[in-house]
Amino acid sequence: MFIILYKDIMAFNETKTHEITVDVVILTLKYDALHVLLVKRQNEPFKDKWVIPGGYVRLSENLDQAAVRILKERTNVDNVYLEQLYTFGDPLRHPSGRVITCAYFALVRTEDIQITPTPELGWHKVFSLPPLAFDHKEIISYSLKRTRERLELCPVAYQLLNEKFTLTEMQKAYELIMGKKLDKRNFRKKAISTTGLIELDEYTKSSSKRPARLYKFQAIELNSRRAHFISNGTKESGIQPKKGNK
Amino acid sequence: MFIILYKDIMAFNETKTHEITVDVVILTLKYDALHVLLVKRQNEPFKDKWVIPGGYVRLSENLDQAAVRILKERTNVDNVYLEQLYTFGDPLRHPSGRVITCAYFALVRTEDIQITPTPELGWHKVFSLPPLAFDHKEIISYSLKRTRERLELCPVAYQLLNEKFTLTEMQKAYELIMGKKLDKRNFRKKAISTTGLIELDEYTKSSSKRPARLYKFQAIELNSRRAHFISNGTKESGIQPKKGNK
DNA sequence: GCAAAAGTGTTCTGTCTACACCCATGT
DNA sequence: ACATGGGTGTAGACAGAACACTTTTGC
Repeated sequence: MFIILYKDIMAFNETKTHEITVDVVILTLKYDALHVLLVKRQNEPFKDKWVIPGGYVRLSENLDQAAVRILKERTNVDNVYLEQLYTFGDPLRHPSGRVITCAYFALVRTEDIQITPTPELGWHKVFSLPPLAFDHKEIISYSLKRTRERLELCPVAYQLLNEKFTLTEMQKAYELIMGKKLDKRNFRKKAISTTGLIELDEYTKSSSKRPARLYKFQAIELNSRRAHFISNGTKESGIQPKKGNK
Repeated sequence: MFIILYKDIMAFNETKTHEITVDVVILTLKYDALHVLLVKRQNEPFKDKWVIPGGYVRLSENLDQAAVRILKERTNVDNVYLEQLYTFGDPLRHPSGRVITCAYFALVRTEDIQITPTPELGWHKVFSLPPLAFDHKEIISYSLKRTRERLELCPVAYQLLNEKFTLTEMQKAYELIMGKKLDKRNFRKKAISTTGLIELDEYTKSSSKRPARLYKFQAIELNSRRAHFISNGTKESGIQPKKGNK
C-alpha cells in the first residue's frame, strides 16, 4: 500500500486540477412567459439560493454527454435543442474552491416534461428571477442573448412549441424571447417562407373564436440536428478556402 | 504531518478533477496568407507533431487571464483581439488522461510580434497545415469559422493590419480570411461607411505605382474592447425584456 | 350582432450585387 | 508611353418595415 505525504497532495492539487462542472440553462415557454428551471441549494455556500441544474463531468463522458445527462436527470427528456454556451472560470465564482463550469442551454417543450414542482425545483420567469447563487444570473442572461441570436438565424423557436401550433403561437414565442412586439403580416410572410414549416389541413377547435390553421415543423433527424448544434467544433471537413465566386 | 492513503488520492481524483488547459489559436497575416502559430511537441504523446500554444490554468487566474498569459508568453503581445472559442472535452482527445481544453483565438499584427522562428515554434499557413496533435486541427478549423463570422459583423480585420493601411490591404485581408474574391467598389463603399475607419491625409510612397490613401482605425479603449469580446457573458445589466417598438 | 382572434397585400426604403473605365505614378 | 495598381458611380434585385381592413367563429 502506498503512503503519500500531505504536501504531495497539495502539489498535485496546485499543478493539476480544478473541478469542472457542466451547468444547463433549461428554457421553456409556459403561461405566456419564458421560464427557466431552477433548483434550490440545500447546502452552504448559498444555501436556499437558486441555481441552474448542473453536475460534475464524469471521467468517461464528454461535455455534451454530461449536459444531456444533467438535462435528462432533471426533465427526463433528451430530444431537444442543446448548445454549448460559454465556459465560466473566474477563480472567485465559487467561494469554496476553484470550480470551472461549462454552461449549456436547452430549449424544451413544456408538454414534453412532467415535473412535479417542489419547493426545491421549479420553473421561474426569466424576467423576474429569485436570488441566484454564484454567477448563475449572468449565465442565464447570456443564454437569453444567445437564444435571441439563434432565433434570428434559424427557427429554433419551434423547439419550444407543441408539435402542432398556430402562427400566432409561434409569433408569441418570438415576441416573448425577443422581448418586443412583431408585425403580424411581416412575421407570417417570413414564417411561411421558412423552409421546414409545413402547413396542415387542421385547425384549432376549442377556442371560442375563429379557428386557426395549424402548422408543424418538418421532423429533423435528431442526430443531424445535434451534429449541427452540439458539436465539438465545425462540421466542415478540414480546412479549406471557400470557393471563389468568379 | 498528515498521512493519506493512496486510495484516498484516487477517490479524490475520480470524483473531483480533470485537468483543464487553455489553448490559444493565434492568427496573423503574413506574406499574403493567413498563418497560425504552432509549437512542435517535444514529448510523447504526439512527439514531433504540432500543437497550438496552451497551458494549464493556474488556480489564481481566470480563463481569460490564462489565455492572455499564454499569448504573451509566446508572442510578447497582450493588446490584441482575443475571444473564447469553445470548450473541447472529449474523454479520448488526450491519449494519456482526461484533459479538457478551453480554446481561445487571437488576431495579431505580424508587425507587433518578434518571433525568431525555430524548428519548434513558427507560423504555418492555415490552409496547408503540418500534422497536428490531439484535436487541434478541429480547433483551428473552428477558429477560422468564428473569425469569418466576426468579420461579417464587425471589422475585426484591422486587428491583423498595420496601424496605417490602404483599403486594398484591408480588402486583401478580408479575401484571405473569407477565402473568396470581393468586388473592389462594393468593398470600398462598405468599408468607408464603417464607423471607426478614419481617412488620413497620407499616402503610400514606396510603391512604384500610384500612391494609395492610408486609413487607420479609431483607437479603441482596450478595456472596453475586452469588455465586449472577452467577457464572462453579456454586458447587459441584468435581464430585461427589450423595449417594444410601439 | 358583437366580440375576439385569424387572415391577407402593397408601397417604400435601404442594402447588396454586378459591372467598366479613367487616374497617378515610376520606369 | 506604358505598365501597374488606385480610385470612382449607377442600375436592378431583394429584403425588411410600415400600415388597415375583412373573415370566421362562439356566444
